[in-house]
Amino acid sequence: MISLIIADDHPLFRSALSSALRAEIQGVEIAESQDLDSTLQCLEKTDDLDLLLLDLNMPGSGELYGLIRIRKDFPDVPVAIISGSEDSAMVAKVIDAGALGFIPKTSEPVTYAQAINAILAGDIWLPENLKQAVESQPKPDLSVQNKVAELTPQQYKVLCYLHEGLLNKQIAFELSISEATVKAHITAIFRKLEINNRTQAVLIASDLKLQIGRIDS
Amino acid sequence: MISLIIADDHPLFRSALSSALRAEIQGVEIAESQDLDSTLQCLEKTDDLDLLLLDLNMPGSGELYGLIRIRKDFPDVPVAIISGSEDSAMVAKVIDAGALGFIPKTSEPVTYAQAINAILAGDIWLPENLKQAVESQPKPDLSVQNKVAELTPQQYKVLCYLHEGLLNKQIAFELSISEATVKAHITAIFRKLEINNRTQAVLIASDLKLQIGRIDS
DNA sequence: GAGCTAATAAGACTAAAGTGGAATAGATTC
DNA sequence: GAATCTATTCCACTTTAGTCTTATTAGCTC
Repeated sequence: MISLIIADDHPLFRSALSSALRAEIQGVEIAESQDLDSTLQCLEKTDDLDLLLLDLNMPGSGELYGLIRIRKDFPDVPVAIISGSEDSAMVAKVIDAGALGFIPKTSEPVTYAQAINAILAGDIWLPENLKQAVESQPKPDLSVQNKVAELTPQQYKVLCYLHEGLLNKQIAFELSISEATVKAHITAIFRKLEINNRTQAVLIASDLKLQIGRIDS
Repeated sequence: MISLIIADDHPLFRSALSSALRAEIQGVEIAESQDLDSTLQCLEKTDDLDLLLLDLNMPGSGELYGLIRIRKDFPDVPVAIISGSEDSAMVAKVIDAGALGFIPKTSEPVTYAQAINAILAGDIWLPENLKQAVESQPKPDLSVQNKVAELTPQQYKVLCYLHEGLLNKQIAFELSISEATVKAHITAIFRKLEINNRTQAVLIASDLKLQIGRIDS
């Protein structure tokens, strides 16, 4: 019996992938989640999970943040990324963040099955056309990811708005809190990321492509 | 008679490419330059240039800035990029900035000649393995590049230091000018880029990968 | 020489950013 | 139930950022 979770915010894609995998892989059991919170809940109540198939663009996820959080809270859970884009820099980052594979959403069902089997067998799976490109990417700084993982949800949101170029006053409006609170969060963010001004925070967020989960893709 | 300029800060590479091209292409005339300033000077005194082969990582160049400046001051000069990296996002940006080709430095001499001939014939030349990746890149905002091209050299340096996360005081120290002058430059930068705070400036610089020319590659 | 722009810089001012406590509420621990 | 911890909230205060004005110097154009 193989146990999977499909984490993706698109219901149609979830069910399509789910039934495709049931046809391709015998004796598979599939749970589904649609955002970062529900994925974390799902992970808590699931024992003996064999693989989490994680979309990068989920609400609350913000590209790498979702993976970083999951890797921090459930370091023993195997994770494979399913993604609509094929940015080689991002592929390199998710692999270094601990993902065991990167499967483009446009792949054929057979390819999904091959990738999943390879990962269950202990391999790291990448699409052929990206293997070379990923090798040539510079190694991301893992310590930065660990620091970002320490941020609280509210601090993460503030960091994302920083990344949008908003003023403290505007961030306060977006989150319906006072400007003083935004400042307090920002000071806390600086401490955790070991930096001392917002520009450096923006650069880190930019490098990790952090963003507040939207409803796209 | 075909007239070329090779702009690269690495003397060994220049001479190697120069002699390789002389062997591959008949009746070719090659000039050389080693940084952005000498390239601009070279362009001024050269008439009827057929192609400029431009390295992105030259002193004073800062990835895209060199190309942007050249496209602004010499819009009629055909430019092909030669680069050590093969970042598909950057390839898309240089093409949209008006480059007519992107030749990886690791290419064979025959490939260089093919690329140059294709460009001289009016084509846009890209390496086979990048064509598909470039297509899928989002279109960069051309207007931003035009705005950055309006910056003076000193303003450009200030923008680069902003991008490093430095305070005005620190930038003043680095450039040996007063903090008041730094502020004046920053205000001018905001006007030209049509933004209103330093975070947005950093994001633009980050997107264009602006940087003060180093002696690497 | 008149007019233009880039670069420099000072003073004075407004707005924004950032730091140090400190209070509250919820969860956990003992 | 008391103690502890953390996330969140906020005020008071200092520092930094950014604008406006004015002014000097140098180079370039016509």
